[in-house]
Amino acid sequence: MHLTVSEENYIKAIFHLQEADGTVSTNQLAANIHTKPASVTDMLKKLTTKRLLLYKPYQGVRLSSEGRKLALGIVRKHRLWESFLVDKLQFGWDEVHEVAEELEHISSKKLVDKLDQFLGNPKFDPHGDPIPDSNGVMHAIMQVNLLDLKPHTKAEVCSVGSQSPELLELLKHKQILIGTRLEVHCKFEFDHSLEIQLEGRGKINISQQLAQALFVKTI
Amino acid sequence: MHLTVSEENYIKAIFHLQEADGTVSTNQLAANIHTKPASVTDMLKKLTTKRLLLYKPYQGVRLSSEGRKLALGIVRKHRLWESFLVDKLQFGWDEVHEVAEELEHISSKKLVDKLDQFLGNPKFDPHGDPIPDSNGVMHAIMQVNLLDLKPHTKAEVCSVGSQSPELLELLKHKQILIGTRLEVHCKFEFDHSLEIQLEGRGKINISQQLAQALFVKTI
DNA sequence: AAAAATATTTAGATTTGTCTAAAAATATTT
DNA sequence: AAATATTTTTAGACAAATCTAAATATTTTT
Repeated sequence: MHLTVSEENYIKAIFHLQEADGTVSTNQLAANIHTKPASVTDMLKKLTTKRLLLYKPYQGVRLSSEGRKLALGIVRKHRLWESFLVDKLQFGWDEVHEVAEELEHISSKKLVDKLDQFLGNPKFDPHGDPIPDSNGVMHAIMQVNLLDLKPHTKAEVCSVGSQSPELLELLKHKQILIGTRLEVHCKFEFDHSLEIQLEGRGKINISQQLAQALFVKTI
Repeated sequence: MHLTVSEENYIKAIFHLQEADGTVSTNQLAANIHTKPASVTDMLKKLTTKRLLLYKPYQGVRLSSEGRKLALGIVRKHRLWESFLVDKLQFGWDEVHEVAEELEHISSKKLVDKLDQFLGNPKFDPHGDPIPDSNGVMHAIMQVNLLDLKPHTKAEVCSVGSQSPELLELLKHKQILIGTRLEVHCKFEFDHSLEIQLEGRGKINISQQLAQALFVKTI
């Protein structure tokens, strides 16, 4: 099954949006892909005839099992390329997303599997997101939102909730990255902010908005 | 100046075809790019308005200096990716061309320069072709066709005249690759075949067609 | 230097992915 | 439950890159 770059972008967007909602609306997709709802409808019809989507007009859409398989392949490529850029080419983890958006559409299966091997079959990308294996199996980890962490639990940052430059700028400034270890000291009811202790460093304050964007695993 | 994949393919094809002829005809391009002459004419007009070509209807076409600069950028990417595939991912040198045709269209300048550095700034790709540097400077080497080599001269294979699978199959069978050292023993007038000695191995026969496809530098 | 052959361009159609504007379906408010 | 607002789809248009068929240039042959 050969897909165009545009078709792949729709499949990928639906995959990510349905993680949250189960089913995805036309407007949601249009906003995500920076296109108009009318264009989305056209593409949904096309991908449905290719049996990649389950789509009822006016009722939203989700991936068929075939569509999901393709989406996992694209996500795999995206995350492997991000790992390559950071681990081998010394890119900063906040500057790889755009380039990986291009590289994920390179079609050679052999290339992807050799790249995977070259990188040592990594299980997580530089943002802490899991990398599907060549069969499309993706190992989830027990991760919890920093906001939901109980005080006095030790944890390690393992993923971020978005790739927005604003978020990444703030994390860089606070020197928080994937793997950073911390412990929640106390939580404030007033503004839902946290005081946390960074391992080997001092105490800092984390706003509600920032805590919401950080996922950690307990250690 | 942003180009589509299709535009880049035209620019690259003209670059390679004009190496030989100086100027390139519509039919030549159509054959090379697997498209029809009418489509070529349209694209030539478009690229001319973008000031990348010097084109007079019915008179053939060549690259402007701006076009040449872009072509060198594409060739650079192609050859760096081929080097990556062979040196780092253990691809065979005969199976990288198609994948590199895709990778050469990835646009990030930073990616290319970091890749170059990661590979140790190689000067030649796995086929022995020179890799332009980031300023578009391409270092040629003194290379001569195997057919023109005088008997009893020692030489080293440094490039092949085509990437056809048939040629690559034959070279694989004879275990000739870039870097293989040899010495011409004698030449036969009848069929223009050669008898050569491979360094560290026995004597073999090379047909006129094969010799024509091999370029060597004397050592 | 005509005639014939070949090469190139023009004209008009097609496909893909997008758009705007208007119509239809669904959801929300009063 | 009517009226209003929102969401989604349909209809028709457009740009990019291609095609076929026909017209026009150029080159080669006689």
